[in-house]
Amino acid sequence: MKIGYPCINQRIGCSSGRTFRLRSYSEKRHIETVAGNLDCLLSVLQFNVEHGLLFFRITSDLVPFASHPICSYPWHDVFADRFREIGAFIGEHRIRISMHPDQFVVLNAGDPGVVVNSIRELRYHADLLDLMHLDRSAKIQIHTGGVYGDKEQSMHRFAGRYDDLELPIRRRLVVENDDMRYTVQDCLQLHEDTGIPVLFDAFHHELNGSGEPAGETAALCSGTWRPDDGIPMIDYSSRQPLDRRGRHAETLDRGHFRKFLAETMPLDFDLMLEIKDKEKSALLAAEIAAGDRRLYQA
DNA sequence: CCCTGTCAAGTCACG
DNA sequence: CGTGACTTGACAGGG
Repeated sequence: MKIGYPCINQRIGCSSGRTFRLRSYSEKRHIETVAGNLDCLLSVLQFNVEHGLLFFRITSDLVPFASHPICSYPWHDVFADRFREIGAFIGEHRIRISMHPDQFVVLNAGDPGVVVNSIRELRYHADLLDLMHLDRSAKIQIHTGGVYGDKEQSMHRFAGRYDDLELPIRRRLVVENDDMRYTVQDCLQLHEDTGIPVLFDAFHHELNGSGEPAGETAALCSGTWRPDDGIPMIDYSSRQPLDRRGRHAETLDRGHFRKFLAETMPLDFDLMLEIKDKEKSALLAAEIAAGDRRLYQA
């Protein structure tokens, strides 16, 4: 099990997702921003290796506006060497990588323009991982999308669009249950229809499931990953006490986390901690998991 | 320096 | 119909 956190390291004082307003766009500004983001990404990955955190989600803002028409210079070529160096570091230290495009990627949208933009955005994510020469275990996780008043038809539309995707995208894409609309059961159905691996989000499942036990549900999702997809990924969080429904915890809830570990114990997976204080909780979780798993193996 | 309106993009719930 | 939430606030202009 590798443990990780998404996008931002709060300790080392740089951001790999710096951006700027579209109206401030210039090629010079863009190149400077991306160069800074890549430097920071490597620093964060170095920190992670030094601290035993070998799973990381790369921010979608690494290359701002990458799928926007305004970004028309060949950034792939400009930064090819840098991407390769970072990818080599990732490979050398066996770091697991994920990316999570934001809510604007809606593969099953009714509006063809939204679908075109979504595929452009997915192509950017796939290009980035390809430029780093990562194998297909580096994943891009998305949600199913909208329901539009007819879930069955909307799932069917997702399946058709997935089947039609170009291979560099399709080989990396995994689908994750969300907290409002598409449950794990829905995602498992999509796997049946298309073969897409299912990324289990334990927190979303608590909010948007029928009480199926986490361990069994995680095992079902694990069965959807092929060997060259890498070992399954799972997203974990708990609810921020007293806060609104879907709010992620500010810091790791030890009791909740140990219960989750116990429930899923026989399974191997890479665990993404979607907790607000980032590497702080990831470090704590790694410590707890190491202890509990040692206990389990004894 | 601090404050805050606004930011490329979609969907849906809520009031 | 307008606003806020989402996985993640933070840029940029004005005071």
